Amino acid sequence: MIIDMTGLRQKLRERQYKVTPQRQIILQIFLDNQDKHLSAEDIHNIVRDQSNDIGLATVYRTLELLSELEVLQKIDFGDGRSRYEINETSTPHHHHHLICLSCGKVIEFEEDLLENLENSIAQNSNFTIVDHQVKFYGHCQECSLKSEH
Amino acid sequence: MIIDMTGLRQKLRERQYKVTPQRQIILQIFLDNQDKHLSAEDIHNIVRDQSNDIGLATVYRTLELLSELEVLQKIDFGDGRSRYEINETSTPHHHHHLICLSCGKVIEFEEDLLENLENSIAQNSNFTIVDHQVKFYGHCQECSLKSEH
DNA sequence: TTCAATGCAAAAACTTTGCATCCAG
DNA sequence: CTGGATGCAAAGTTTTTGCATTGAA
Repeated sequence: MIIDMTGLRQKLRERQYKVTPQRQIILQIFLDNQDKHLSAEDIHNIVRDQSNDIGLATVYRTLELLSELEVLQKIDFGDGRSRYEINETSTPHHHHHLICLSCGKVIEFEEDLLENLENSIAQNSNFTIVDHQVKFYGHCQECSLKSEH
Repeated sequence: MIIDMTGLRQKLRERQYKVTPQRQIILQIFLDNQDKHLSAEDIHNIVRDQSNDIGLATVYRTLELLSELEVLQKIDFGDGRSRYEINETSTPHHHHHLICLSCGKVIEFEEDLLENLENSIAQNSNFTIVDHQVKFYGHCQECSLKSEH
């Protein structure tokens, strides 16, 4: 379960933030690109392509706000910029990332097994865990095949 | 098992890189600070404190090289800069990080359970996994206590 | 001796901030 | 109307790059 436009408006009002066109446009872009991991610049470009210009500073501020509202999740893939995707951590089905060290491609996978691990760590560490992020690094099938000559 | 100075010299020679004082000084800093997650600036400051100045550009280039050699591992804790620690992924005992969302403190924990997960993912995804990185987000004991009023 | 490595400064890349203007409530 | 939101430009941070000089092999 991910948030929809109505949900966004509600969250914003609840916390006395204003429902602006910019904020809705940016959420819509994430809804239209759920398989992607968009950076601030990506968003800015997509908005421009829709001839719906939004200042880059506003894009950054909106991404930060939406992350704070837990509408988006910030991820780092080591490419020097922050990327975001729609948050679904409140769901039992987390998804995580396989990152190809050869071509940089990011593949998603679902898994639930980590819940157990989370519980056992919480018990042993006096740490209240609210979220986790897992990245696996390796080589995707294409790249593996290529390097076999 | 982590690398030592002799191991570094060997790795460098193997790949025809030169064994320079700068590279050895930087590895030594990681050996002396195994519990820390050092950024380029941290390294630069530590070196200065030892009145052993190294140019910041060289620090960056060395961190990149040592990561490529798998002597170091690059980590991102979301604080806007890259951090590094000695790589021990070739060991059966990976360690991972608990990141406190309240105070930013990073706590380490050991675990082996992820090996199974890695295997099952590899089978289901045609992905050859060579490493993984796990981060748990939550609240440390201190911060949890504080917020209970 | 020779070419990789270093140091410095300049540049690049990403993100944040100040401030005047705008507009959602 | 009014204060929060936006846009723009300027500034801040982190990281990379060009080039002359140095030094490991």
